[in-house]
Amino acid sequence: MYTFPVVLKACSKVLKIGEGRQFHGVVVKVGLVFDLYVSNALVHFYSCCGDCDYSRNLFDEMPVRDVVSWTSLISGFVRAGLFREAVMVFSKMEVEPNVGTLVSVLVGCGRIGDYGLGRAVHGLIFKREFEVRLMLGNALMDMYVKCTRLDEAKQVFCELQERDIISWTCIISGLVQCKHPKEALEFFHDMQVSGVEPDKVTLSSVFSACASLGAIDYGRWVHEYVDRHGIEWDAHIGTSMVDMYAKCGSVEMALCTFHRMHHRNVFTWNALLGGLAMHGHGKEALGHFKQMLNGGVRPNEVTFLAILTACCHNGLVDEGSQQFNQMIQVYNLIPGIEHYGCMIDLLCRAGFLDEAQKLVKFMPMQPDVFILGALLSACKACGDVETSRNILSHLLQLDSDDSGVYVLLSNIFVSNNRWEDAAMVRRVMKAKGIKKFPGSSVIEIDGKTHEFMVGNSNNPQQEDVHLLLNSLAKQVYLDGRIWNPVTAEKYNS
DNA sequence: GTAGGGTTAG
Repeated sequence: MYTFPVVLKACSKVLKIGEGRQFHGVVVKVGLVFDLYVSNALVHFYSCCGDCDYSRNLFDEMPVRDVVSWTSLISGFVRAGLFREAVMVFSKMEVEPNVGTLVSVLVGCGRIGDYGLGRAVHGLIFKREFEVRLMLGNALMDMYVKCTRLDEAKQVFCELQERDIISWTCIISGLVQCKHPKEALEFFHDMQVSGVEPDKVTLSSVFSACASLGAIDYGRWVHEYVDRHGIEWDAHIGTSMVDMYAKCGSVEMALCTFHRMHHRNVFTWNALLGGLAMHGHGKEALGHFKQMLNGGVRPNEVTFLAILTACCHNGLVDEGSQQFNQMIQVYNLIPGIEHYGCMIDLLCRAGFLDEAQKLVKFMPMQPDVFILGALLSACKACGDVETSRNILSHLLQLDSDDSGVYVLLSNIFVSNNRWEDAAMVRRVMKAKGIKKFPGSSVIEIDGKTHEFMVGNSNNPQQEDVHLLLNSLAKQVYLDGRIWNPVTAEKYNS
């Protein structure tokens, strides 16, 4: 008699919707008594399937409901990605929650970024004197991470009596997600010292940290670690590895890793296409995109962002426009501001300032700093002071504190002898408290990071660096003259 | 019934 809930549980776990339903039908036919145990399993199964109404009806019709019934519904909704529904059920709960309930609702809070409710749950844990052991502590930490409250996540981590691989992974991935990759690697080091061995989940976050830092030597070491310890490659770890090599500038290794993978999905393709696009391999990106489509992988918004970037970096105006249309008409994807930004940047770089401005007027949202910056760069290239002044008014409406666009604007006015306009821009910057932070870049050689700041002359090879830089600039200028579709005609004929 | 990971314009 109790085989039914056990089988249903198995169906819920691997989400065998058809089989679960069929099984349910058989049991109704046989006339099995729907006691609490059976009903709870059914509620959980249908909520896991995302069948909101049906699972709720079953739940409402139950003559008696215990804490497991409530938790079944909440955790099922969480599994189905119905986080708001899960949180709503929790707020209407009529019995005392237990650890299982709290863990589930914390996941829900994290996924919808409901920091208020997450904190309230933490308060409840404190008030009811629940012991914050591994599972609850890890769930709390992850909730704070997902709500980007790193300090609170770290505090929970510090207060944990014991830490397992999930505790460490939570804090490491949290730091990576919140753009603190250096600190993430420090925690990764502490984790190894503490004797907890990382697994593929931990290591995919570590690859992401390396990608943000451009730490290719560290990334290579992690790659070796994966191979040495026989850690299984899945789509997640493979994708972060491809992304790491791409962001660290090794397109070759990114491609090599990509081809070694057995399980690829749209994320993997996006990492590769983005890497190729970033490094100016536009044709290769388009070629791989074709392969992706032929393989039956459906592109998403991120894919098209990579493709449009590829077109932008290679001056492929027609191709970019076609892909932009295809995105909307063939794949029913709605372009975001970043897609419009890419198209506008593409048009600007190719010298089509008018078309770019038309697109700005056409798009359904206000231009952001990125777009205004692209337009300004185009204005600078063709010395269009009037359009620049126009853009200034947009910029003031945005209330942005990005110094780059203001400096660019000021430079345009200066190079066109519009001293009063330039002074006005500087006054606006001063009034808004916008400061220009010195630029810096970081590279890693033999595992050691070197930072270069603007105006810093501490480097012993300063002169050699400048000599090489000058010759590179010359080369770029010459190549640019041949490449640029607008000027190319002039120089080729 | 209960915790962790990957891709996003410059």
